[in-house]
Amino acid sequence: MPELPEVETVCRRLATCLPGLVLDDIEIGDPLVSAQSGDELRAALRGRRVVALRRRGKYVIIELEGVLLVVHLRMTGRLLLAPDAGGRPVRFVARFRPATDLLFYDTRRFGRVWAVPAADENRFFAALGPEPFGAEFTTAYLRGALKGRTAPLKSFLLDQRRVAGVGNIYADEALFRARLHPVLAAGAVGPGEAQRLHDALLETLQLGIDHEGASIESFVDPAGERGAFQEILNVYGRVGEPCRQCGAAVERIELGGRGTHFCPACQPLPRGRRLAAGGRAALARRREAQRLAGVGAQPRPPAAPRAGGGGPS
DNA sequence: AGTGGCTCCTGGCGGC
DNA sequence: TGCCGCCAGGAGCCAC
Repeated sequence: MPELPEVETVCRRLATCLPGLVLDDIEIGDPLVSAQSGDELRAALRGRRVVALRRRGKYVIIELEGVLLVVHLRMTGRLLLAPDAGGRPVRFVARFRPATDLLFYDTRRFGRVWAVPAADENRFFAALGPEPFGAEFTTAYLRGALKGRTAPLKSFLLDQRRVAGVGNIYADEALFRARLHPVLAAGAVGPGEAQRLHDALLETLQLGIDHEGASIESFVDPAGERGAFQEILNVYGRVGEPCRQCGAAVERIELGGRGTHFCPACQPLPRGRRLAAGGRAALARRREAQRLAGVGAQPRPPAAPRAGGGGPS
């Protein structure tokens, strides 16, 4: 899933070849990819020169003279500098002069593209929170944003209005690095913990960028290269595997409809901490699932009908 | 206003 | 072997 580090990787790769080229044509292969028609996109973009490549949150911004070609990869979107489609359906193609085609593939068809007048950039991104690496994203900002929130910490991190660019993988990894449990109520995070979370977010995202992203599903950069961050993940996608720090089995719960991975030993939930309502429910669901699966139960105790020990609740 | 559930979409996988 | 049903999840929408 392309998040900030993957999108940054895409932008850096495109920045080596697109600036200076002139957009010659746009072809829409899947109407779902844009609310704007092919004609509208062409009218807005054709004949304009690429000035720069930028990123805002998880959005790729191809900055042309006076207008932005904005792409969101969502789940499975891929921008490739490829000579041909290789048989896969192409959602859109941007053709540049001289002789450079940028192809957009997207298996699940969630990805979107927009032509945005440069003057409307702020309005277009108005709902996005600060950039993690921007001057605005300080520990003080994070403390203020967390204050009073009752949602789980994990859900808070996924909310693009609070901080832009964090997705499921980097949220789980940052919480592990900060040694914070994902079901803690966001507003219950103390000042020292907010500092840890702030630092952990930046370190985790930077590590992702350094490794050119995580190639978990289908992510590859525009040259078709895979990232390497998936090789050093601490918790994401490692359910049941030993924590790299302490050896405890990594656990998984579902929070806000998203798979959430954590180490129960490195990210403990001290008694008395305020949990998010959704977090409590998630932990209860996991306990129930474990009970049904017989996890933790000793190999079939003969006839002893549910002796109370460590029982439900 | 904040929270959380539902929806979109399809390849891949587990189960029967 | 083949088919069915479920799962993954970013972000927008909606109900409470």
